[in-house]
Amino acid sequence: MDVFLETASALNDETRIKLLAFLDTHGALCVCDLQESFGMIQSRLSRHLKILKEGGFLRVDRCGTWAYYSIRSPLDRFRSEALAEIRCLGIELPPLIKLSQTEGCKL
Amino acid sequence: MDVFLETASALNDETRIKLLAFLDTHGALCVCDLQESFGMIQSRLSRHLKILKEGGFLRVDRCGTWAYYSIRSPLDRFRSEALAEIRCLGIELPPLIKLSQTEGCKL
DNA sequence: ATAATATATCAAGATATATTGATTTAATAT
DNA sequence: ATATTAAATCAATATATCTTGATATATTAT
Repeated sequence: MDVFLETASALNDETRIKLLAFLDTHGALCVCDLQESFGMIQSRLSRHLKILKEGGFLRVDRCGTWAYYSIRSPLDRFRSEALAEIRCLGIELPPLIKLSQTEGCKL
Repeated sequence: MDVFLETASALNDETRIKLLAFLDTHGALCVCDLQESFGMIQSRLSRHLKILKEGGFLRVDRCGTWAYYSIRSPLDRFRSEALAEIRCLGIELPPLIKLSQTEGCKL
């Protein structure tokens, strides 16, 4: 019950839906990339990413200082249906501004 | 986007999850039945049922004064996956105390 | 070591959602 | 018409969630 609610409430926020769509489109990105692309401060994105991770949607690959977030694979049925539904929405996404590849760690 | 969020936020409440499981198990019930079974006041249940209806999970059949709520059929893929997930939770449900059949309208 | 960068966490205030009791609407019965 | 019952809505409060700026942790570079 709690686990399901964790997953369900992860879907209950516009920013998080957009983050899922963005990561689904662009693959693994770190917080600084999202920060630039979404124009949101780091702590806000970090918090939302944590909730998406706890909800079972994301995997995190640490690479030194960088944390790369991407859609977890394979997703279970409910989560992948949720993602499919999100794809169908055709959400308008901000342009990707990728800082992480210009310096330091390359995934 | 808004439609999806409406559906997602419908799932973001313990009472509503239980209501879905209860209606899934017992079929069409009206608010007074749920009120007795769940031991919650009518306005609270009415509000949750409205949210579940707006989220696309429920149908309502009016029969005079009574409003019978049941799981909408067919559910689309995301919603039926959500319901399948809820079934898997094996939520402990309160006993069904059905008032609506003892008087007035029979569905 | 110190400095710089990336990320995570915390505490506060702001915002949104849920609950309650009262009121309203609507159908039925007397 | 009046009374009764079922359900929906409203306004106030309680509770939960989000956002922000500050701080903490952790890795890398100098």
